[in-house]
Amino acid sequence: MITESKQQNREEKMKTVVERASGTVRKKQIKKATLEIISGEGFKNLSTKNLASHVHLSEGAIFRHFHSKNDIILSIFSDVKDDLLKSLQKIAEKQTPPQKRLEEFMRFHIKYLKLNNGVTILLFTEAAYQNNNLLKKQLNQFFWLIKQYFGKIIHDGIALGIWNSTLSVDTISSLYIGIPITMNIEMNLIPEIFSYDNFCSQMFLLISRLLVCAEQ
Amino acid sequence: MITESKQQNREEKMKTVVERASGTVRKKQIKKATLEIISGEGFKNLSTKNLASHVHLSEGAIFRHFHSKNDIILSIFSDVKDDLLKSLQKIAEKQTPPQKRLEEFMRFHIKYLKLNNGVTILLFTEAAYQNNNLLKKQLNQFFWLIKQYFGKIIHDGIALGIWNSTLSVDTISSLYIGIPITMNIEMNLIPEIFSYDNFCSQMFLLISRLLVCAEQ
DNA sequence: TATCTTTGCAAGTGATTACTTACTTATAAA
DNA sequence: TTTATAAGTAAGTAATCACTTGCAAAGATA
Repeated sequence: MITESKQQNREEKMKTVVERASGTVRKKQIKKATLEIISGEGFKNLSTKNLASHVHLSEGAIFRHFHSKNDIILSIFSDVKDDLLKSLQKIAEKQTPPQKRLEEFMRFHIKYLKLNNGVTILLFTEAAYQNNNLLKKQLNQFFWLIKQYFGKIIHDGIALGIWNSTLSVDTISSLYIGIPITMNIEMNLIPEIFSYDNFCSQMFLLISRLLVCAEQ
Repeated sequence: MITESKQQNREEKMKTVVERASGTVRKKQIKKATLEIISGEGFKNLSTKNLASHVHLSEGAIFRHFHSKNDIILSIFSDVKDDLLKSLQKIAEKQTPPQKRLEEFMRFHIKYLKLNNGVTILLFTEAAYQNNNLLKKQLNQFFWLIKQYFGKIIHDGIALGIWNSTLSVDTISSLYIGIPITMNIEMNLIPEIFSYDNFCSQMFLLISRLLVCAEQ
């Protein structure tokens, strides 16, 4: 009896976000479990059965919230766009000095990927796994946007005469793209050694040096 | 004496052309098909059935030459070590000027990954897919060695007073690692736009500038 | 109270997976 | 020529896959 009322209370608490919320809560749980499995157990263990056990549901219940396994991945993809891309855009479009923006941009980018470790693995592995054109197109747009936002900061710095105007913004942006990816690789391959803060600072230093370099 | 030399000749023929060669030829065919499937059809189509059809054999025949599917991948991994890593090491240990070595190093590295497109995808996807410790360890060693070889060139340049001695060789090596990976991504996502030669030259220019940068 | 929607589960579905088995055939050594 | 071995196949195997179905029950609404 006591247990029952406790359970009721808990359920009523959940209700505060209203009935349908249960669906959205489940969706979040499933997506979270997806990333956990990918970064913790590997992509091949991302079966609907294993996923179900992670969220303490039956396998069939998964399909109440996502109509296919692929839909889960696409939904995560959409989340990354909302969370990461929009934030990077905001930082890039700030009115602060380019150097400050650059550092904030890099720190945010790297921190996000650190906190959401499974995301990078998911995006790349899924695209390579499926070789699906829609996925590749989305992934391409994803990188293109990051390069655009990063490039905006560089452009602004050049316009202000802070950074060297002879550099190819596009190439630096491409070089930049490699940084978070490298971090993710090192973080996964040598987690015991990898230092996030050190990595951030060192890379910011290198990019800064590269930008002012040809001023000499 | 005559019989002995005859036998020797036969054995030499065996090694190069006949019988046993069939096995090694098949192995090469199977590994080639593996990379073709991965870069052309995606990782999920790398089934032993599909693999068999690519080399025009029955599925069972595959297992005459590799005792498991995983063995094929490990064998490819071994090939990459022999082909790419040893070449990069040779270039790094040459007695030519560091600038020249650096360019040769980068060009060779990028060209290899361009010609063997499936390799990068295979290494990363497989490690993320399986989340296997042995694979991760090998992949880590793989990156570590490339960074070591690259770092040797940088060290030599610094020792000769050509490049800035205050730079962190380790961080530049990490930054460098991202370049071939970025290339592979761009090559796969936007193959119609991507220009290999342009990419190589531009990245070499950036790294060169970075190295001399702090001399000012 | 009656009804409707959402959420859940148990028990399936056919398809596909890596790999095996039992047997055949080509080839090269003895 | 005989014999041994490597290379091949057809037809399996059990396991797992993503996903479906039929039904139950909780919760909100009326």
